[in-house]
Amino acid sequence: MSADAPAVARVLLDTPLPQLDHLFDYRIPEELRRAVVPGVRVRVPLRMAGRIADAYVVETAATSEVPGELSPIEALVSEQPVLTPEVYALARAVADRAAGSASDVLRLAIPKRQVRVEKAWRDGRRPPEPPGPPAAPEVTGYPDGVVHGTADRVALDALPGLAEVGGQWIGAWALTLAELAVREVAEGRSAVLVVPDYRDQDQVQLALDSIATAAVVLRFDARQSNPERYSAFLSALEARPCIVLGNRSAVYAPVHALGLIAIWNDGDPLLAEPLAPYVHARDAALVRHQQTGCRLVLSALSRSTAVQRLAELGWLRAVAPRPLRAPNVILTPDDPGSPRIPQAAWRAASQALTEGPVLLQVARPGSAALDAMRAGTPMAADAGRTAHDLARAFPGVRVRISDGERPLERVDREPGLVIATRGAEPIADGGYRAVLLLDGQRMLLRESARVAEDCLRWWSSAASLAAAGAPVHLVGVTGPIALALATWRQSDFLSRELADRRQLRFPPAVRVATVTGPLRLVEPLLAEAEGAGATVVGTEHVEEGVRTVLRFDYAHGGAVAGVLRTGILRAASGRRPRASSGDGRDRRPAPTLRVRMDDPDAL
DNA sequence: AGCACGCCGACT
DNA sequence: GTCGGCGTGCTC
Repeated sequence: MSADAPAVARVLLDTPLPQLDHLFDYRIPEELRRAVVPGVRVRVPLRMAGRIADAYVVETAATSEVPGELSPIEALVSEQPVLTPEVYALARAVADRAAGSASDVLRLAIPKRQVRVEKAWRDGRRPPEPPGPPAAPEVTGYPDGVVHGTADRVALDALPGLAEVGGQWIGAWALTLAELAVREVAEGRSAVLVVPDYRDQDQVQLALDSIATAAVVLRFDARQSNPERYSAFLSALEARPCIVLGNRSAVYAPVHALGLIAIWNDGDPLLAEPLAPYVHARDAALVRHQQTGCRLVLSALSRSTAVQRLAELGWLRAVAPRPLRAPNVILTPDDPGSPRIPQAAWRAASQALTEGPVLLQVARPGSAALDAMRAGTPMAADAGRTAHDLARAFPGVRVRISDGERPLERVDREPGLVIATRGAEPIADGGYRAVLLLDGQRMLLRESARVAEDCLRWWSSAASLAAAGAPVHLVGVTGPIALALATWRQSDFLSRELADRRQLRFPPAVRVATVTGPLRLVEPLLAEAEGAGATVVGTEHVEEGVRTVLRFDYAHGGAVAGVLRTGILRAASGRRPRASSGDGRDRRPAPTLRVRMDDPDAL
């Protein structure tokens, strides 16, 4: 008998139903009392619903406050705890902030169980641990101790340019992230590095390969197989410091003794979670920082306006490289009525082509043009046209194309033209001898509230791939945004941009939420949201009924989220739409009320 | 979700 | 009288 073992388990059901998004008490049967500990997965009966549900044990207790007799836990899924108290608290707070369910957050945080992986792990078949702890490297490129000083929260202006590690060239920013992470492990704490995509991950990985040989490095990667992901997840749970390198969901990694979360390029849309409750990795990191006191580093060549806001508030401490070796940006006007590439840029490109590779950044093209170009029959459009023009102007020069569908990761030092769509620029060994940013005006025409911020980020990234001193021509763009790039003072522009948004009361100066559903459900909620401090910006008719945009100050975020959550609950358990379809078949009623906090497409 | 409970219309 | 429609509420 286990007289002292707790008899009650408080569990979080693994279901997206908002009505069930709270802890439920279950009796732990005698035979499970040793194995049911916080964090394990169990199966529990939901009697009213007449079914068995998956659940996570959040805590155990001797007694329950719930009136009546408790149902017993039906089965233990596994003895392996997978939900740490820290990650549960994070999921709860993140869900509350987003008016969503904790279990939706946990679906991002905890990978699917893999029985074979778990068995192998339990039987001791694990990857070997490095000897560790590593020595703490200096953080190169910044004043001594400034990045890794006492600062809790840093807006880190990234080092422009490239670095060579182990014979491979990577963005210098990636080495900085690796150095910060290894320093953390050297001090006995874990680091979580969050980057937008696998190309960024590969760069940080190369840096870690060269300096973190004595640290445990784990990848949390969308491209991993389920067993690989689960294996890395189990490894993160071990009681020793590690470095987790991954995509947006890595921000929830259950590492031991979290010391640092660093996010690279938080303006990249890939860090915005497309699944409910749609929480941006930056926001999740902010919550986790507040809960754990871990250090927070938000690094970019060109800040997001969200980070600019936090820096201006003094909530983030701005740190810049010193000495700054900014790219040599040359503002190059269009030649009126002449070809797409002005003379000055032509000359720079042709001269640079005697020395090495030259990068041409273009707007997102019709992929037909690129396919045709690859097949050797350039079309008169976009990248294809550029390639065609250049092929005529530079006979015999090799032309390579990199776009979102078929990106090149890197190119060698051999002379040649590299035409890349923004975001798909390969890294050139030693850096490009010249960079031409060609479609600036066109990129700025894109329909988006964040277009200027995005363009500055794209241009800064491409400019940063140039060799030291190599010319970077920004073609056909003028005004403050061009000046910001040329002086490499992006935050000057972002500060103006943020001021404009304050004036307009657009995000990130304020927060927004969208509420979508039948008018009868949305309308009463709006009055309550206004009572909580929100303002109705506008309402439009959509298929499901209406879609209303609300805005509110950060200080009212909690109250507004609470009100909207109440509305979701009311809608979920109250009157349901009778799905009367003509074919007589009973159809599932559609979700009745949808709330999305901080919807990037709200305005 | 999925199921029970409960309060009004047509019926062996 | 009661069978069963579906609107409403609950799930430890």
